[in-house]
Amino acid sequence: MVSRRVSMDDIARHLGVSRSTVSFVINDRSDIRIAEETKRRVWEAVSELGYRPHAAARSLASSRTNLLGLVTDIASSPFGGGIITGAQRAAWERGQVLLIVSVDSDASADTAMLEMLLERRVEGLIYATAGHIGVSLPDAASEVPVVLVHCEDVDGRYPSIVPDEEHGGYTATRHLIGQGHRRIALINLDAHFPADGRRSGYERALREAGIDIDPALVVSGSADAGAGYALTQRILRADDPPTALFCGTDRMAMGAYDAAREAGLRIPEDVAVVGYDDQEIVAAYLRPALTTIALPFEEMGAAAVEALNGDMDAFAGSTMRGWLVERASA
Amino acid sequence: MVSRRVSMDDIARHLGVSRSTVSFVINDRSDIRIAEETKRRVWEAVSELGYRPHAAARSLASSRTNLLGLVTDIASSPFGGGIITGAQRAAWERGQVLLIVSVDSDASADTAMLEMLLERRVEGLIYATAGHIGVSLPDAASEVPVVLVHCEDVDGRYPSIVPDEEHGGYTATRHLIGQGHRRIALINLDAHFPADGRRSGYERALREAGIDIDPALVVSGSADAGAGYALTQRILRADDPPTALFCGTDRMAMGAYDAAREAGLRIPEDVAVVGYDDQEIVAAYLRPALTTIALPFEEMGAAAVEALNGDMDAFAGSTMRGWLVERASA
DNA sequence: TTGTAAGCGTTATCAG
DNA sequence: CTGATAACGCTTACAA
Repeated sequence: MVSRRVSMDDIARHLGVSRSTVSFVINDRSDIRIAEETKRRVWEAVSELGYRPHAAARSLASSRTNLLGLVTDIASSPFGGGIITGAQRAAWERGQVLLIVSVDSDASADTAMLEMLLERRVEGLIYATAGHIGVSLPDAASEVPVVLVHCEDVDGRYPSIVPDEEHGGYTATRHLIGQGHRRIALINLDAHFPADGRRSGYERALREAGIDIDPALVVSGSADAGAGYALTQRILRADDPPTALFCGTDRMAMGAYDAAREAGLRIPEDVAVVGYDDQEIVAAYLRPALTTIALPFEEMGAAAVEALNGDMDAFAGSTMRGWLVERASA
Repeated sequence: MVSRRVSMDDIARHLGVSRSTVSFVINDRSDIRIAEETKRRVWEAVSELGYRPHAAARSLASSRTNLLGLVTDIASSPFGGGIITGAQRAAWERGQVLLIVSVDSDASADTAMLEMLLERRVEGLIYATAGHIGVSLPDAASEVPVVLVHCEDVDGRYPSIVPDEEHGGYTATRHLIGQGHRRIALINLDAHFPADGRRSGYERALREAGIDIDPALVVSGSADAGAGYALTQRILRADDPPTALFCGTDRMAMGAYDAAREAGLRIPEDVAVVGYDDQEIVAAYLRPALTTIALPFEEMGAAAVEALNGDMDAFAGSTMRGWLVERASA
C-alpha cells in the first residue's frame, strides 16, 4: 500500500536541489538565506509527495530528541490529570513531546521504566504524584534534569513544585471568617505534607482575625469520607459546636455532609463546609455543591516543563497557589 | 560531568571484538550463536562502562520504533485512567512504549498531534475516550493500524473495543431480581451508545424473569447527579413506585440517593440502588456504598495493544464484559 | 562464531 | 545562497 516512505532525498531529487537545501527549508533555519522561490518549491514538493520527517533520524543527527519523560501515578488516579494536561501543553508549545510512564502509586519509581526513558534519550524528567508526598528516585535519574511535581525528594537532590498548602488553608479559612463564622473546625487529613501547611494557614487566618484557636476544633484522620463522617460526628456533638467546617479533602467533606445531615443540620445554614482539592466529581455533585480549594495542577505541570527548559533554580522549592472555588456550601 | 556517552563502538573496542558481536549479544539474538564467554564479557563491559543503547539509532537502523500512539481525552477526565494502565502494561510486556497525547474531549482528534505521532513513527494508534461515544479520525490515521477503545468510528473505518453495555445492564438488573425485586426502575442516561445497550440488557433480564416491562419505570436524562435526583424524585412519587433503581451512571445514583433520602426512604431497605461505572470515588464513598457495574477499562486497554500487535480482525467490533461490584446499596 | 561494510534518514560543516 | 560529504549510533547482510 504505502509504496515506500518518501525521504528527504526523494524530494531533493524531485526538485533537482541538494538535500541540505531541503533540510534548511524544512527546519526554517533563519541563519541561512534561501531564495523564497526555492522555499516555495520545497514546501510544494513536500506536500505533493507526502513527505514526513523521520523523528528518529533527526534525533540521531542532531542529538536532540525533544522528548521529556513524565513518570507518574496520576494516570490511574482520579486526581490531577491536570498535571499531564498542563505539562503537555507547555511541552507542545516548545515542540517537545512527553513520554508518559504510569507507575503504581506505591512504587516510588520503577528503575526499569526509568532506564527505558533514558534509552529513549529523554532530555528531562518530571516525576509527578497524585498526592502530596515524599519520594525517592533511583540514582540513574540524575543523568538528566529532574523536577518533581506535587511531591518532594526525600533525598533532597531535586527541586520540586508543590502547591502552597499554607495559602490554601489560609484562603479557605478566610472565606469562612468572611462569612461571619468564628467557630471554625478543621477536619484535617493525616498525611504529613499537605496537612501541616493547611493547618498553618488555618491558624494564621484565625490569628489575623483575632479568633482564638480552640484545639478541640482541630481533628484529623485519613483522607476519606469515612473519617470525615466520624470526625464530624464527634465534633458536632461537642458542647459549643462549630458553625463551619474546613475539611482537609473533598472526600472528607463528603463524609461531613452525611454527619451534618444526620445531626439534622442544614448546609450551609446551620453549618458551612469548605473542602479541599476540588475533585469535580465530588465537589460539583454534592448537594449542596461544595465550596472548595482547587489545586493548581495544570499550572504545576506547565511550570515543570518550563523549569526543565530554563533555569531550574528559578523553580527550586517553588510553591504554587491554588484558589477558592465558591459553590453553595459556604 | 558525563564525560561523553559510551557507544557500542566503545565497548567493542574495549573488548577487542567487533561491533556486530556486541550488537548480537545485546539484542540476545537467538539465530546467531555466540560463545557464552563472549556474552559474559560483553555484559560485563556494558555495566562497567555504563553503556546504554540509543533508541533513536536503533530505530533508524532497524526501522522499528516500538512506539504506540495513544490519543485520548481520559487523562484529563476522572475516568478510565485504567485504559492507560492496561495499555501500558501490555505494551511494556512486548517491549513497546506508549506515546500518550491527551486531547480535549470535544476535539475529535487533533491533526497536528497525529502528525507528530506519525513523525515519531508510531507503529500503531489507539484512540481512547472517557465516554462511550462516536468519533471521527483524520485521514492520516490510516497510515498505521488503528484501534478505538471505548468509542466507535462513525466512518466505520476502524475496529473498536467497547464495553458490553447490554451485558452490564443485564447483570445489574439480574442482581436486583435475584434479591427479590420485581418493580425495578431504569434511571438511564441519554447518551446514545451506552444507554441503548444498558436498556436492552435491563429488558432482557426482566423478560427472562417473566416480569412485565413497565414503561413508566424507564426514564432517562443527562448523566449527572442533578438528573439522577430529579428523575428519581419523579419516579418515587408515582403510584406503585419501584422498590429498586438501576441507575445509568454512578453520578446519577448519587442524585438518586439524595432523592430517596428526602423521600424518607432507606437504602437498601426501602429502595435498592445499583449504579454503573464504578467510579471509585463516588461508589465507594457514598453511604451506603454503592453496588455498581465496573467497566473493563484495563482489559480494553490491554486488548487494544494486543490487537495492534496481532490479528486486528480478531478484535474488530469486539465487546468486553464488565462485572458487578457488590457493596451495600443492593 | 566473529568481523566487515553498507546502510537507516537526518543534520552539520565546509567549500563553492 | 547552494551543494558535497562526513558524521550520528546502531542493525544486518555477507564474508571469513
